[in-house]
Amino acid sequence: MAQVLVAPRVRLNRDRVLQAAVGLADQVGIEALSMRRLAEELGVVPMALYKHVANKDELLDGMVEVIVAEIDPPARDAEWKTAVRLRVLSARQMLLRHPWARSVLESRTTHTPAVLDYLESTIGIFLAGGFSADLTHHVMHALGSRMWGFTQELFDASADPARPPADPAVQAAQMQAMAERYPQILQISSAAAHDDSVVAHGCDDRFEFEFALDLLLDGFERLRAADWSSSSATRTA
Amino acid sequence: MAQVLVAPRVRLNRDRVLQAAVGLADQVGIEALSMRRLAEELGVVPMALYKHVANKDELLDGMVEVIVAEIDPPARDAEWKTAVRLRVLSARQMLLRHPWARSVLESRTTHTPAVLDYLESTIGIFLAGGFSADLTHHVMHALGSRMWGFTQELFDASADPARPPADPAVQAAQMQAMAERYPQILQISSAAAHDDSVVAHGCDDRFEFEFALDLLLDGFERLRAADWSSSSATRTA
DNA sequence: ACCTGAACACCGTTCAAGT
DNA sequence: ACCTGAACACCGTTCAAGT
Repeated sequence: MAQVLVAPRVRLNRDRVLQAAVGLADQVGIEALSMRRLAEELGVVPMALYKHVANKDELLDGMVEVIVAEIDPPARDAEWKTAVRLRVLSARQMLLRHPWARSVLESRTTHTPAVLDYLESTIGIFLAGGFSADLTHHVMHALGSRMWGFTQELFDASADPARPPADPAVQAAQMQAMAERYPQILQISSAAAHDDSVVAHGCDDRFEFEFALDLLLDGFERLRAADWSSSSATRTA
Repeated sequence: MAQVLVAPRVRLNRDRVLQAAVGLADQVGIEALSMRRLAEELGVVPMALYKHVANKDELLDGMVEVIVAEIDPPARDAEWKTAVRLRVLSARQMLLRHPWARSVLESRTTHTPAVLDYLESTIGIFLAGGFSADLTHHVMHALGSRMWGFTQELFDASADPARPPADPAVQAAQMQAMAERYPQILQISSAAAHDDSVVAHGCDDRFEFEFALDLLLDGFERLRAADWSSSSATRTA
């Protein structure tokens, strides 16, 4: 009689909170992830969360920790270029699993341990590959967000779902208006349809991503071969 | 007696709302920009704004319109490379005037006319410079957010103000801990101090930005010279 | 045509209290 | 040590009403 129908509620802890937050963001999107909703998901009152994360900002930092730890460690016994490439593409896989990760990574300014670990080991690939500390510094900057497997895309099909209006007549009229006002945009968007099906646009994205990544990696290689250094670089305005 | 002390309130219109929103965001930051606060700034009740913008999303789109229009038009009679470079650096100046612009540009998915105009004229530079539509497509993707004058930076000093703690002893201990846990991060961050003063770190940012930009532009030039096309490109996994 | 007032359904977070 | 309840100061936005 004393033990009623109340479930033997699993004790809350930081990890359970973070895992639940990641899962909830995966399901409902980052804008719908609120402290109140997360608490509800955990069958707990909102204030209970504050014993495990100081505030919402720390929750987001914790979520970043969780997902950054999902990125593969650097490949051992691989050439620097392959190693960086694999790493970045692994980060990209993680990002595809957590669509909200991009905006959260962009917004975070504090460097949590998992983030620092990721940077440290990526830097290690370059240094081990014969890059000077100087060049490695700039090369890391040049990679920028691409290191996390994303870049701000201008024609982001995936971010703009259900674009075409149902009515084909409206669609044709819209196309016509575009062709008149923005002929060059139309020209280049139709030019590179390396994938005919609308369905598999993920492949398209990947092609663009790797195009830019390889362009940068080739550039890095060239600078390294030329013993580039920032002091020898002439800054042309 | 009928005309009381009420100021002859200037009639609200869309442009006045957008200009005020941009100004307010410049002053107080984007996270403090709310419909309610903006209304207060304009001496009006919150609901009055909704006659001129449908909702907050449209307000943000409108703000993007305002600032994108501030970017210089393409330089006439300039080589493609110089023209792109100038354009991107002009976008960067705009971004420095409106620190909130970066996150808002990142979050927008709808393409408003001013944004399309910007894309159209930038594409025009490449096409006029002898780039194929195909290559222009990929090159625009590779530029990505750099086209707006920014990239996600990993060591973003400006986003992380007042980092060093006041106590020099604490600072030294922190440095020591970093050196042990993240030796390579420390190595590369000290390696490329091309500007000795802490004050002018804006120059540092500019150096990194131009380093990556020029690396890309040089890569574009090489592909163009080699008559690169997406169909001839072998996709190595 | 434009602005207002009151209300609704949300937020993150503090504080004092419960077990 | 951990969770709760009530409250505070905010949000964006709808709806019916005013001029």
